[in-house]
Amino acid sequence: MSIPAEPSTPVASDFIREQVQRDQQLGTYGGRVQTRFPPEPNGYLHIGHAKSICLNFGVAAEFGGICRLRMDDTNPETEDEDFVTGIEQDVRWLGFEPGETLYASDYFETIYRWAERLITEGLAYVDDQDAETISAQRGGFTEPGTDSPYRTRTVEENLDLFRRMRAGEYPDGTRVLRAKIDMTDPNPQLRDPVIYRIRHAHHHRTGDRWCVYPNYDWAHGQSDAIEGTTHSVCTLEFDSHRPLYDWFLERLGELGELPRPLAERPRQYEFARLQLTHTVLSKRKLLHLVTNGLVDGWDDPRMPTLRGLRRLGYPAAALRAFCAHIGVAKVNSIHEIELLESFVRDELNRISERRMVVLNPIKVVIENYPEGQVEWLEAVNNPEDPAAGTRQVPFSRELWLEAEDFMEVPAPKFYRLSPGKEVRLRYAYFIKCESVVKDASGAVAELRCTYDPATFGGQAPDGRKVKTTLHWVSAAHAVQGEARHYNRLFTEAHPDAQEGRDPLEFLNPEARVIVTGARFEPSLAEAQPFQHIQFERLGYYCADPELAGVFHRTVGLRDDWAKIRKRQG
RNA sequence: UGGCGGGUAGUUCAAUUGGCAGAACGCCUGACUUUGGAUCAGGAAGUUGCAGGUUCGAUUCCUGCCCCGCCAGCCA
Repeated sequence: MSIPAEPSTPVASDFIREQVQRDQQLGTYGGRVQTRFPPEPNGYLHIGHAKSICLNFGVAAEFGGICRLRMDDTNPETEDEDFVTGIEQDVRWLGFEPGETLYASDYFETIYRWAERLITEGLAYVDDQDAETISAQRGGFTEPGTDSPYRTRTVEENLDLFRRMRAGEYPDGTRVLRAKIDMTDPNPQLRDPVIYRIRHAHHHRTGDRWCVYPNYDWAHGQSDAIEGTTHSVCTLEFDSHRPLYDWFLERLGELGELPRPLAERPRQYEFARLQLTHTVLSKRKLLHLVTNGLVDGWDDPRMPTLRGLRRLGYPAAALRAFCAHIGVAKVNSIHEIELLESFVRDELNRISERRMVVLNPIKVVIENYPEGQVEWLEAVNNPEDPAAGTRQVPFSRELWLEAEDFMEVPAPKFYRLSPGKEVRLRYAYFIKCESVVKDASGAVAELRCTYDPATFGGQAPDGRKVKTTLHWVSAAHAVQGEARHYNRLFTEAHPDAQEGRDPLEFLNPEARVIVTGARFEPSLAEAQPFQHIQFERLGYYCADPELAGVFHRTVGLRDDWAKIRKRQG
């Protein structure tokens, strides 16, 4: 079972979808469409995988087919059950229903039997050489490979040796099974690739039943065929493996081993993986960040993992919309992270309730407002969604205002508060700054203001206008909290592409900035884990699922004033 | 170096049997506003990698060259 990515957003076509359409019209698979998402459970999913998930599940849904989640768990030394569970969660969070998870390891027996068949047919042999020797014999891009001295072993000897490999008679690395193809093929992938290696390792699902494990090339296409996959979609770097993928399935098909007619065998198609600026998207490098404590874990909001992005506050719908927008092609491309953010803003603008929070507070006393008086004002939860309703916000004589919203000597085009100037407080009144109280060091400590009772609700009966509306929090009612702000994980747009430099050199020490002492309006005390909230005039934030009173800034609002200020220098 | 895959506004993608090169983000300008930040409108932006060829007409077809990516794990 799978559900459409975004029924409302039209999905642009691409070369994969065109192929699927063509196959449906031609009746290649009797109209059947089946894809799969095949992660290796050796880490958590990142946004690059989201592109693949949206593609595979999306294509299946659009063409009335199915998409299966399959663990490519053929390398026991790096894989773990926790990652399986995490991957399942992440796929569901992204909005797709994978159904029962499939495992390549469930096919080990079948694949092993097929390997014996290859041997019987003279299409595979056991090689006793070590990895280094085999590698040296493989040749180079311009030099053909040379045959292994073991290439001409008899079928009987090969079969006996392979069965003993399985029986555990040999230590790791002493023998491998190789496909017998062509050591002179211009494509090194075809130069008798290793398809089984000996690993006396505990597998997270098959336990200690096996000590020989198939390699990717001798497991992936086979798993696809067993499951009935029609379109096996993978990334560009597997392009040179496609002849191998085809070779194996054609041989098995000719031998009558495949569950379906050879004409209906799966076909591999390659697309460009997703790359983003200012981050890294390789499991190896992400694992490094986690294991070396450079981030707090796989779900650290600085991480481009799905769990990290979720905690940061990225809605799954925004990820899906982004993936639909960037399309699928064979060009290697690095997307600007700003593009992703614009999709996040789009979605968050629709769904987030608004609240008032003062991050860097400065005290304001409304001199003519009665001491002890409190007015509960009605505030709109989401102007984009009337159904979100309203809430009550307390107003009183002493307030917190954003320090950045006041300038004693206003810069040009600064329309906020300054001595003698009048502004509107959102949902409340106009206030005017009468005087400034300074501390011993001369810093502004407090603003003395007056309010105009006639401007209740924010309108002046005499028709006078104010240029700006400020957010505020009643000091007596404020809840203290923490905001965590995030900047680019890497200062360099392309940390991976700096000649001779380690990407870690560009790790941004200010990727996370913790802002303490923020004052929240009281309703935020009831924020739910993962709740998306727009702090008015500041940005979109997300309530941490574990840490009470901690909000992650998902993304800031577009800030024209910041641009003006930048231009002013 | 051999093989394979690519090259279209700053960026990422489109362009339906060869028919006026479009969109989004970004950028600039403006409008509006009880979020200066929401929202809306407009604008700039291209020798379609280069050079030839076929054609009335080429991003599209052909040839050569240039540039980028991937491939020489018992990882996936």
